[in-house]
Amino acid sequence: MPELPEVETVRRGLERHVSGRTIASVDVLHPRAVRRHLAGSEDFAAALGGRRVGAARRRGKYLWLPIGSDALLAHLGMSGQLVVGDPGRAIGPHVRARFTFADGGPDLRFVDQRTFGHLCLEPGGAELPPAIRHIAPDPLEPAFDDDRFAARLRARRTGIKRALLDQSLISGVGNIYADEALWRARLHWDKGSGQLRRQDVNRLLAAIRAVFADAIGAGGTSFDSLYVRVNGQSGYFSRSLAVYGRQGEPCPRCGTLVIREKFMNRSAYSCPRCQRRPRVRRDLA
DNA sequence: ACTACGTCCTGCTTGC
DNA sequence: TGCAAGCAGGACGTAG
Repeated sequence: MPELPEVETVRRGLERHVSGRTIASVDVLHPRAVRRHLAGSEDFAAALGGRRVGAARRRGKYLWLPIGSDALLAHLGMSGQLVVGDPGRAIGPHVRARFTFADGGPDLRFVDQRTFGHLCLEPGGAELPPAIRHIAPDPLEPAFDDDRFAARLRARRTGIKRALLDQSLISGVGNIYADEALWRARLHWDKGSGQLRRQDVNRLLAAIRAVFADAIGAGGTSFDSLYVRVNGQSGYFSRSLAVYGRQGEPCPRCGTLVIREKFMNRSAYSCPRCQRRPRVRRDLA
């Protein structure tokens, strides 16, 4: 699933293969892909034709291509890919939008099986698209304020994993890297955010940044063909995951078997020895 | 402002 | 074998 490292990998691919080129035409093949562009598919396509793409940017799991003072904003959802390739190749069943370029070179395709992802044009959004102003900076940005994050996190009355998935508190963390960072920081996912000491927060932030850096270095995580790099190659980080998706396998640190627990109709993976369930119930803390 | 939950979507896996 | 239920889950709208 695309989280910050995967989106950053895609951003780098777009920077290399799309930035600086001029869009010739846009085809929206599924209207749901531009559902957040309220003016509709035709307006979306017409507004982008003939315009030059600037340097790709990213905040958290969102990425955007500046176009003049505007922005083409993208979110990959669960299964979205941005793929660059030979414009003559066959158009597969999950291609939701296609961009051709004035130079006649490789085209750009937004492919998304589960259609949770979307594209939209954000007028005046080159610097920061209005649609994502409510999202907090991600921990790899200079704008991220560790002190502010620590204060807001400790003021919350919820479990720490739930807080990490709240993009208005910290952006870029999803289910996979939340579990991996919590494992690295030796914190249980349901520990009360209000019970964290400042040194716990520091250790957690360091763990998030480290796992992000490792994953970006590996080109992102991929479990299947749903996520691929912008040039079609899969990432290689999945083999480095310590706990996510590995219930019943030994913890890489202590050998205890990794467990999977229900969490928000989803899953939380952890090592029951390295990450002790908090003694005090967080709702009583 | 904060917290929790249901919803959107498709394809693969599991269970009877 | 067939079919239904379960599962994956990011972000948003709504309710409290």
